[in-house]
Amino acid sequence: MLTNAPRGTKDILPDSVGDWTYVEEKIRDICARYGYKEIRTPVFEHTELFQRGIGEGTDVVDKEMYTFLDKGGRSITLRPENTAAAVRAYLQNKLYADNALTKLFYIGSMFRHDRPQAGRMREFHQFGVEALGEESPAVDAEVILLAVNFLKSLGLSDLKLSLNSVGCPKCRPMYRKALQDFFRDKLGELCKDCNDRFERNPLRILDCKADADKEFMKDAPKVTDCLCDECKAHFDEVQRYLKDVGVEFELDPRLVRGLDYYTKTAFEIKYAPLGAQSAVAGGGRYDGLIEEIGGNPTPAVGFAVGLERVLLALEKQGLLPEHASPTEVFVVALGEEARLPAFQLLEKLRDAGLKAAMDYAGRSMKAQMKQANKSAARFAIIMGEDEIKESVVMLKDMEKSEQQKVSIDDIVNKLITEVKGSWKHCKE
RNA sequence: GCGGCUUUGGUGAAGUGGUUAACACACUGGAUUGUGGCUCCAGCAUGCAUGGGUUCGACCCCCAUAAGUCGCCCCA
Repeated sequence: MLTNAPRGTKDILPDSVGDWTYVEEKIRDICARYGYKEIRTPVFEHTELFQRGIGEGTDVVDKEMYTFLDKGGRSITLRPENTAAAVRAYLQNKLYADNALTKLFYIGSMFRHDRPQAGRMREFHQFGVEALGEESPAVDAEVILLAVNFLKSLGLSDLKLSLNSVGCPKCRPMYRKALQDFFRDKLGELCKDCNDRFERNPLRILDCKADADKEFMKDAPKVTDCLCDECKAHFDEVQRYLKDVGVEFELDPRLVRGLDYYTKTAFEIKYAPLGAQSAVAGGGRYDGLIEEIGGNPTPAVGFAVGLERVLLALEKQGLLPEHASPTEVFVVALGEEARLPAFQLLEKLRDAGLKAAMDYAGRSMKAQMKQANKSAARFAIIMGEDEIKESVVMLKDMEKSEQQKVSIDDIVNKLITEVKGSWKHCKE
C-alpha cells in the first residue's frame, strides 16, 4: 500500500519525461507563434469558482471534484479544469486592462475523481488556451487552428475535427424546448439514461449509443436550425474562416459540450484508436462565463487538450522521438590511489561541459570497462598507479579499440576537441 | 458510479491440487595478475497482487479487497 501511488495517478519516470518535455516544447513553440502567453494558476481554488463556472448539475461538479475543507474551514477544490481559474486570474489581475484581447495558455495537472482507464486518470494533464475579450469568429477560428496545428506539429494523423454551435442564452432554451417537445411522447421508447437526460440535458439524447439508431431520431430538430440570427451568422463565419485556410472539419449537430459555460462554437478533435477516450481536444466559445464569475460581460473562446491522450496517440503512431543523452566519457579508476585523482578528473571533465561518469563502487577493471561499454561512452579514461606516477592517463577510443597515453594536463582539452569532432562527424 | 476481463521474479513470460515454480532477457560475479562489446560458466522468486476460506496439502478451487484494462457514463 505504502509503495503504491493512489489510484488514477501515475509517476512520470525518467525514461518518459523526455516525451513530456518534447510535447511541452511543441506547445510553447506554437503558442509563441500564435501570440498566446503562459499563465500558471494555483492547483486548488475556492470550490465555488468551479460550481459557478462549470455549473451545478454537471458531472464534473456534482461527482468528480476533489473537494475538502482547509484548516480555516474554507471549501477548497483541486482544479478539475483550468478555464474557470484562468478567467478568475484574468479578472483578479485585471489583465483586460492591457489589451482588448488577452491570449493565454496553460499546461498543468487537473484532478477528477473518475474511474480510471487508459487515457483517463484522476490526475491528468491538460494544455489549454483561452482568448478573452473578443467576439469575432476569427478568434474561434484561430483557436481551432492552434489546436489542429499543434496536433499536426507532432505528426499526428487520422484526427477528426468536429464542429457545432450550441447557441447562446437566447436561442439555446428554444432549442431545448423544441427537443423536449419532440421527445416528450417518445419517452417510452427511449432508454433509461435518455429519460434522465430528458430534463437535465436533452441534447445528449441525440448521441445516445442505445437510441441513436432509432427511426425517429433523424426527424429530431437540429441545433443549427434553431440558432438565432446572431449565432447562425457567427457559426457561418467560423466555418468560412476555417474553409479559407483549408482546414477539414465535419459538422456534427449532435456535438454537445458537457460544461455549462459553452456558447456558440463547440468543437472536438478525436483520435479514434484511443477507444472510449478518443477525445483528444475539446473546446469552444464561452461568452457567458466571465460575467458568471463576476466580471463585465466579456466574450471568450478556448480549448483544452488531454496530454496523456496525446502521448498515447503518439505512442500508437510511433511518433515519439528518441531522447538519449549518452555519457561521453567514462573514467575508470584502478586501485585505491587512483580514486581521488579520478574523481578530480571527473569533476574537471564535467566542468568543461562533458557528460562524464565513473564507478564509485571500487569494482574490478573488467567490471568498470563493462560499465563504460554499457554507458555508450565513446571514450574511456583509464587511471591506475602507473599512470598517476607518470602524470598521464590512458585515453581509449571504445569504438576503435585504440588507446594512447595523454598527459593529465592535456586530457580535458583533447577530449573536448575529440568529442566535438565526433559530433561533427555524426552530423555529416 | 455500473458491467466484463486480467494480476506469477527487475522485465517478457511457462506451469501443476502434493517433495527443489520452466525458459528468455536484464542484473551481479567469474573464465591468467590492469582493458568492454561475442562466447562459456555460476548466482539471482522461502514465493506466484493482498486478506480470508475450502483441503491432509494450493500459485493453481471459493470469497472479499486492491490495482490494471475494455466497455458504459462522462470528458481532455
